[in-house]
Amino acid sequence: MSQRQKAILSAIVEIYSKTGEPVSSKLLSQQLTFQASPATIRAEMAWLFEMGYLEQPHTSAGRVPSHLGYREYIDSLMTCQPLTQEEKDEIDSLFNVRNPDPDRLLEDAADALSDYTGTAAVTSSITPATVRVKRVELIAAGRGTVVILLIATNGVIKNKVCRVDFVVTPELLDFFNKFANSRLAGRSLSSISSSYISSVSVTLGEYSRIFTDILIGIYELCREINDGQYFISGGTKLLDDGEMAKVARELLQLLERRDQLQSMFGADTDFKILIGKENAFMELAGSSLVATHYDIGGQRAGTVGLIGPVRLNYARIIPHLEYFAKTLGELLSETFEAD
Amino acid sequence: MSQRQKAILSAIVEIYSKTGEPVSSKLLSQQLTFQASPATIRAEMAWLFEMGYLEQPHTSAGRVPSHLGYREYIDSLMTCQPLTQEEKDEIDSLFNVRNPDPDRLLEDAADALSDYTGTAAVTSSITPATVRVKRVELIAAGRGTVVILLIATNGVIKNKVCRVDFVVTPELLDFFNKFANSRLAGRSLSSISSSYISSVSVTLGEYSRIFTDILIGIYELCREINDGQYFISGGTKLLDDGEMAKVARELLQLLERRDQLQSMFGADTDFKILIGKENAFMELAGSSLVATHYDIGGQRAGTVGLIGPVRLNYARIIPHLEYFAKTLGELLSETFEAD
DNA sequence: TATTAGCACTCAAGAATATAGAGTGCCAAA
DNA sequence: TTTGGCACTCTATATTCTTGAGTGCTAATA
Repeated sequence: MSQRQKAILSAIVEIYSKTGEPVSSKLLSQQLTFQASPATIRAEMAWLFEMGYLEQPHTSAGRVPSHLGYREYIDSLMTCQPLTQEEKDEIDSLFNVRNPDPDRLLEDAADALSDYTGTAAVTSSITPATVRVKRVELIAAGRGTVVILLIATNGVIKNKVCRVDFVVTPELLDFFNKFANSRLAGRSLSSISSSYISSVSVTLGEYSRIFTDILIGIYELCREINDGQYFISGGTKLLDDGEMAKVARELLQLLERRDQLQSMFGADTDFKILIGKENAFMELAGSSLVATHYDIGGQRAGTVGLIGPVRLNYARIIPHLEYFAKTLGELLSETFEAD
Repeated sequence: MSQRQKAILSAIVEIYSKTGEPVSSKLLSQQLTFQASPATIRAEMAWLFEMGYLEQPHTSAGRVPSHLGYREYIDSLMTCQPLTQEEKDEIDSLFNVRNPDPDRLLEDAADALSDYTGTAAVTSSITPATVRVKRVELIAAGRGTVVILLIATNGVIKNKVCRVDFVVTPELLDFFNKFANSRLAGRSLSSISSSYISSVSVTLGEYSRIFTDILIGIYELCREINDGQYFISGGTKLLDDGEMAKVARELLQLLERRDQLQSMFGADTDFKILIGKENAFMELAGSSLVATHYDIGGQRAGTVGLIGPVRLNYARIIPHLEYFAKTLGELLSETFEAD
């Protein structure tokens, strides 16, 4: 591909991403940095079309980048402008540093990312297999109610209310706390299966019955932490784009399904850009997915991604998303350095 | 309004709610339980039109109930069929009784309600002014991290992670726990203002500095509990109805704003049905809002509601919503009876 | 007096046709 | 190799025509 062809393809992608309209040779001739008549550009466009980089909605319309054209643009043509200090500061200020609750931080991050990019944003946490139970704590909450607090080694903390049918005394709680920690502390979350819980329960002997519900509660907490979480924000922004609005219903309903998110946003690659039909899901055929991951203490800890129309401003979005993920990871690392 | 006119208006509302198409005199003549020719029905429809109960999309179309017609139907004409035992059982089974976490229960309830009715559902919790702090508990989570656990008298329990810059020792935690509970336990959530927190902080003397962040965390927890929560489910179902889909964008974006929800779903009346323009929000002009509240221990504790097209099946939805709210209230009462 | 058949009238929705203009492809000249 | 010129194509929009569903009115009927 000649230098001029590259420039033309780039320009078509960028103009189309901005306007959403097919790009004509006349418009290109005006906007390109170098001189070339529409006829010349048409010849080049004809070649790009031959090669599959362009599509024509119909004969008498301008040209639109094909998915292959976008792929080429993203892989070799575009130059991501690095963020200015101002933009970095803006992203930094989006995080409320005063509030290091990881759940809320992720949720806020999704909101911020969506606001910032104007499209739907997804953030998630992944729990690596190495995460273990750090501590279990039972706290009296009422006459027949206890709170189970589970602290995991990756800093995630969750509580669950559990109703019990015995009178909650400090002695009983203390007994159970000691017992539970001796059996559970240090174990990896994924190893705490329901059968393991049963086996632990048996060793409680006469206490087994009254503590069963609590053990089940602990099991559920482990599962919840282990499964990670997904936060979606700005899904309705997909309705703003006329082209997207047509398929937004299916897409939004897809985003409501956790298992789908898991396969969409799995942290399998460093930086993922899936354009249109490259996606595994039919519903995403007209959309792009851009995702990366953030790390906590060098370990992959979650994903940060966007879903939007294929005609996203990748050159702008990619460095933003990268910086966003980096900042998020640093913030979380800072809050939860390994003990 | 004659008996026959009532029957005709009812039939128009019900047929239109089902089909979404204007209802013609011919169709009515076939579907009505009594004998009447299309011409006769037309005469009656003309009268109902005069009175404002019906509208015509255009001259040569059938008739559609006006908002006034719906109002009349809901207020005086419809007969809500009481739920069958089966339906009750179905609703009962929707709640996972094993899991009495009130947050999750409300969230699940929103999902279930949305699935059950096929439209967008909102559940919320209201914190009455009488709710007080039952207990505050500080738990060590890491070298420099503590978990604040706040238990409110209405059974709501929330935790927050807080990073501190002192070495967390059991003695310090014990000291602070005693201190915090002596100052905060028994106080109403709404009375714990940031100025009150400051005044408490001052009395800590030399410890004031290191515990400031924790006190702020407690303050934030109080605010969060006091503000209540909203859960929205099935918003995308609004896109399923062709008529609604046009305005769904505005509507969904409205539902993302907490303050708007508050004024929409305030627990001001026992049972609220707002049709179209009766709503305070422009965005809701083409939609209906149906809401009621649930009680915990006789006290209004939250709202349960639906948003959908005006042509909802009110006769079916209203008893379901009522039973739903009743069940939810009972379940929560059971779990959190006052100590 | 209430009901109904009959019929002219209206109007939206869809099909068919006409028009305009944006953009291309190709060719011949520069 | 580039470019102006020009015929050609095809969409989008406007216009007209046609159809049929549904009404409103009236006069006959029970």
